[in-house]
Amino acid sequence: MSYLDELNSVQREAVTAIEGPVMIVAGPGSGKTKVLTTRIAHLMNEGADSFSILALTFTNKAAKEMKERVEKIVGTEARNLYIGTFHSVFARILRYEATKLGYPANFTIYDTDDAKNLLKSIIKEMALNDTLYKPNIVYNRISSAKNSLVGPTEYQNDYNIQADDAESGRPKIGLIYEQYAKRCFMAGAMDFDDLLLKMYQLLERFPDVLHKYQHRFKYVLIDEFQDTNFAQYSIVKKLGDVFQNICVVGDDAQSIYSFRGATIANILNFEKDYPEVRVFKLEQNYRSTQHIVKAANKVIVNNKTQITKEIWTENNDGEKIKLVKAMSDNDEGRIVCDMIFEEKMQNQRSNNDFVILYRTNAQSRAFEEQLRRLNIHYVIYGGISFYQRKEIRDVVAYLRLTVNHNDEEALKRIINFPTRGIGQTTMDKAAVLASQQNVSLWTILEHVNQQPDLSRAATPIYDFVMMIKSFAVELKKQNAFDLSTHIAKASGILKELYNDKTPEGVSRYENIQALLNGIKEFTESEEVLPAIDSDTGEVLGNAEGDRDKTLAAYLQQITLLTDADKDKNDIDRVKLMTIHAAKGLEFPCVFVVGLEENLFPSMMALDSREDLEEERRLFYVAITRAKDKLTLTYAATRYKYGNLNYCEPSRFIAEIHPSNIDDSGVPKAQPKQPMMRDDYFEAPRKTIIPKVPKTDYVHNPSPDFVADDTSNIQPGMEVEHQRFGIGTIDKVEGGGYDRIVSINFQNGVGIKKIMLKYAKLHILKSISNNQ
DNA sequence: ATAAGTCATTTTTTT
DNA sequence: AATGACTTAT
Repeated sequence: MSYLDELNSVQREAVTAIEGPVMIVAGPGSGKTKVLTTRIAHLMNEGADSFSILALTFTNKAAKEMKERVEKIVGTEARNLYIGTFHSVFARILRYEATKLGYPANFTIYDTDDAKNLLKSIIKEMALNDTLYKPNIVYNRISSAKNSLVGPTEYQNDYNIQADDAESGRPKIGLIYEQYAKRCFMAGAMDFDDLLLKMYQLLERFPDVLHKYQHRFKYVLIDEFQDTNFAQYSIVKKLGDVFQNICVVGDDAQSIYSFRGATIANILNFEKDYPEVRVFKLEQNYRSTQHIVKAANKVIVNNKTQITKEIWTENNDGEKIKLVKAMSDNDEGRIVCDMIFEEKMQNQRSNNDFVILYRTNAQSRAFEEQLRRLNIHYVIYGGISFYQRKEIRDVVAYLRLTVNHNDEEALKRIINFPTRGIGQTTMDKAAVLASQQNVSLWTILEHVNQQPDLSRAATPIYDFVMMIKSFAVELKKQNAFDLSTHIAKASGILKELYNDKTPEGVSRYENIQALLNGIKEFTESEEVLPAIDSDTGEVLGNAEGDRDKTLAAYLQQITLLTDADKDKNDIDRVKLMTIHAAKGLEFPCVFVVGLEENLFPSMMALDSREDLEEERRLFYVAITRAKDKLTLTYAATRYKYGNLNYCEPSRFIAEIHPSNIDDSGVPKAQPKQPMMRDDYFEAPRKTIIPKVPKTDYVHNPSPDFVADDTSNIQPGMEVEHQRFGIGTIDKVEGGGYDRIVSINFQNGVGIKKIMLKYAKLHILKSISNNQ
């Protein structure tokens, strides 16, 4: 068995111990994924049926990678493995079993935005103080309750929880939770946490269902076990109860999701729950240089809560860790991107070798600007995902409502988009009626003729209902792609956007085309998890059509996708992402930026030792991503909400032993003094007009803003623009108010496209232009 | 009912 | 600095 030859002795033991509970504690860079994938391959080689293996991960990306690597060893048989995220696998199972819990099979999955919107409505309807009951806070309370398997009733009966809520001045959260659960149920919707909670309830209340899946999945593997919460662990424990072939892989030192309910206790308890567990510790690091490995150990040792473990490596010393102090966030961006440029030149690196890691998504901007200046291609992971764009959400809402008429959030989103004369007043009335009669909003609209209160908007409502119903009829006749295309056209969305010739409008139109292409791909993909026979629990075979490619299945899947899941590795680009998103990845050159107190560690994490330790683990994860070149940067000043703040360097820097750090390249400390906002842009010489809307995203567009003289604007002219100072017009496209100018800004901002309709440019002079 | 204009809030990470 | 909620005018 050649695949075993590639492993060291501990790894091989961990792979071949296939019966009984196993815990693998795997330090960073210790070949964790290799062990997991080889283990799966080995299971199959030893005769395990591919349908009987369940592997759970946290991200779709990890699941995909695992599947691909197993496929490399065992071939296409790997496609029948149940490898997926907790959420997607449970969503899939619930799709077949939800009717037992009273949910439709086509249930909607509410994402965080949907959930918060619903909470907002509920808080408003209950006439609660909305400065106290913020959707965010309430959502987090409910979420952590669900992650601990606490339902609305238990929530209201739990002494400790009630005491906490009373103390924070929010005693009504229990009632909101109850109402929220009811509304979700009535809408046939589950939120992310429900996928876990309902899955658990399913296994608990229906012994036959439990029996079915317990015998179906003989081998259960959990990746990133340190990130499981109580609900996830409880489900896994139930599923694996018959065969006890549970293999968990994790590293307590890399637990960074406690805000989502993850608890290291699961790792610590595993040995208690399974006394006969075999534990393997993978401590040899194959990824990083000595300096990096030693620094990582030095940092993590400051945590009290941990399984003692020290990673070591046989690799070379390598370069020391570079520490850089910048004057401001913009300066930091410039220094980092210059270093990338230099490194590329000197050592023939490709863009793919670099990653810039930060604590919060908002930090990416300075780096983007500078990378653009140097013409280095880059890609940002995370942030606003494709599926969160307005136009995509609009189309998806139509699809969701077609599949599940009771989906309240989808309904509210599109009932008047494109505008059809059904305004807020009408919808408020309908909401009151729905709650009075204890039915869904859709039911009210469906019987609009029996509702005298809604008579004014009765006709448009009737038309809308008929349209959605006509879509639903097509569900059985057309495939997901054809139907979606039909809906996008018939709903009027495509038309609305097609008429919008602004650059934004064009890109929205293209996004919708991309969404439709995605649906087409889905209907042709082999990646979809195999279907399960809901009677027997048998996984259906390979035959075409056995994979669930209905529109409903697609919708349930995309809600669980994030931007990070898209494969962006094909193009040679520098990557920018949060540290959370970087878990499991490795790069030759890593920049960890924004190392300032209150930013990293976050000021939110300075209240308790536990929180601070989690930030430290986050730092540990960040530095152990690096193979051979690691750079840490921090800024002396940073802008927030437009205000300049002074910063202290992060305590984590001080925790690294000086022998691992090279701070020779640090610019000399400057006296603290405020800097100009636009360090690299010439300040405007005079104010032109008081307000200029942002140019690449129109907040409140006003046709009143026009250029001094649009007809005169032509290439070669120098103009002044409020925020970016001075630049020359490079290109002019289109005619009339819809003309777009490309402006080459000096001092390194690069090219910016501005639509004349929305921007006012002041012409300074015309540089000689012979054309 | 809609569009434009004014005001107030913003404090992390993600399935 | 940027965005969503609220107000006013049509």
